[in-house]
Amino acid sequence: MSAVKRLVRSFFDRPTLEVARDLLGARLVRVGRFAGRRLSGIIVETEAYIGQEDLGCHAKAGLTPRTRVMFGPPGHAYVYFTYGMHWMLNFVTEAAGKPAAVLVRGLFVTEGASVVALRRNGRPRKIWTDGPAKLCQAFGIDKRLNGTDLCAPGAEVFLEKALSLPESAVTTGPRVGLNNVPEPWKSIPWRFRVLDIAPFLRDNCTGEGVQ
DNA sequence: AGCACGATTAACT
DNA sequence: GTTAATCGTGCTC
Repeated sequence: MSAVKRLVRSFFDRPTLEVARDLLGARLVRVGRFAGRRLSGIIVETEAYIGQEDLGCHAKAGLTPRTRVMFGPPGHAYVYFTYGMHWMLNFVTEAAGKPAAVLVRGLFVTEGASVVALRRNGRPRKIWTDGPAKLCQAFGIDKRLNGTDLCAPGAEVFLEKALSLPESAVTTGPRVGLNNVPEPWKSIPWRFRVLDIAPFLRDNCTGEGVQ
């Protein structure tokens, strides 16, 4: 076992597009529930939301109770609710006062498969965590984790270095679900995806049921 | 009033 | 196997 490295505050205190790109291949870890089981997954899809001028970003509404966390210091979890039933997990980036964050849209589950299978109601692995609300359901992420300091000891959600992915493994495109957002924000390629994580997975999976 | 979505269903190939 | 359409749900401003 090599030493595990947590992502530190300076990782998040950078331009949001760099953070969104570099989060691909990082490991999202959830602890503190599920009878002490650790859940984790490799991040395979992200989107960047940057500043009040980005009309796809919640911060366009200014500083409100909802967007407060995004205006705060980097390295914190911004968890919000939408569509009457879904939670979304974001990581705050850039210096305090500049509202920006990265939305986590996809994971490959690497620990806690049995817990995730139950939480996802026995659905196929393929659709466990392939959407921002699905991964929150799978990992038990909701408003209780809003504002969590990802860099603090004892955090219930945090990030670890895991895989280093070459540019050839990454693709970009427009963000999802901004149907009524004007250009250029609607089409700006601030979505980052791993084309296929499988070739990069070796000893990064533990726990039952992982091939 | 309007949503940064997901589950389900229906209609394809 | 895939894509397209529908709509529930409750928080936000």
